[in-house]
Amino acid sequence: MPELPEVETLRRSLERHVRGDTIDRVLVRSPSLREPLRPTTLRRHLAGRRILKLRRRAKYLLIDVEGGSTLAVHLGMSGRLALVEAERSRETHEHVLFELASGRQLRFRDPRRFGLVFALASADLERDRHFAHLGLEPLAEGFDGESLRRRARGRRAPVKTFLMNARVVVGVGNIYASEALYRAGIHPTRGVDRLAAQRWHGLAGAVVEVLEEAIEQGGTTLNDFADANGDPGYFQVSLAAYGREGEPCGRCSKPIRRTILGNRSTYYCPGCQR
DNA sequence: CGTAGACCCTGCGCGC
DNA sequence: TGCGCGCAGGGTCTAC
Repeated sequence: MPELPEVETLRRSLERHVRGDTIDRVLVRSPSLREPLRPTTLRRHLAGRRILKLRRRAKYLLIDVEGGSTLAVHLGMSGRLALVEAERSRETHEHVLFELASGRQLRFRDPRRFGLVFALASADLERDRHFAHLGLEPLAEGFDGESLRRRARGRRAPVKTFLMNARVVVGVGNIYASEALYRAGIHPTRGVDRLAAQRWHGLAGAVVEVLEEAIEQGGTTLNDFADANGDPGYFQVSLAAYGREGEPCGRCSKPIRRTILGNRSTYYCPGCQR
């Protein structure tokens, strides 16, 4: 699923269509996600409330409703949100359905069930355990090489593992960690204690670039919710390293390699990443 | 404290 | 055609 660019694209696309609509009912079909769904809590916060605004924090989509409550959705690996007419036939793995006053439903579907759907008081968000320990937002003010380098102090982890640690920086998943390191010319296994200040700047810049370009591509290539199927789908972005094992590097022509780091596939160029 | 590894769950594509 | 295997873009928990 979805890394940050996909969640951000989802937010922008969905907001246009649901802002001002009201959540009439919350239907929980199967409560077992990564954390059990809590139907009564969802209803208490959401039922009868008008949708005010959609936000994003890390990879969480946040839907603010009237009365000071927020619906939080994390898509995990395989989660999707679809906006469909209420009559549309149900699909497998549709765990939660939000009935809107407009006659449409917002449906959360997640075959692998690594996702999360919960509601809370908006004012408690920053203190909530899901958000309290999150690190830097890479697309916000204050994210740069220096802030990354400071957080690396005293650590020796491979730089890719470090980048994917949500307590350090959020939203950089397995694909964009490989992509950013490729772009910055940094070898994924390099220890964070062996990166000069200059290279931290290059890395931070690369992270911002790959995320922003992906959001831009998502915005142009993705079907909007206005289409017949109501599902924004996942989008294909042009990736330089990820998934390209054996293909020639675009810069130096050496074959891209795949290795495993922290249980995750990692792609890099042995020629131009040091 | 930081790090490595197992684990959660279902579906898909591949080779045999 | 059917089966077993490896793999998948999320995060958390445990042992060291």
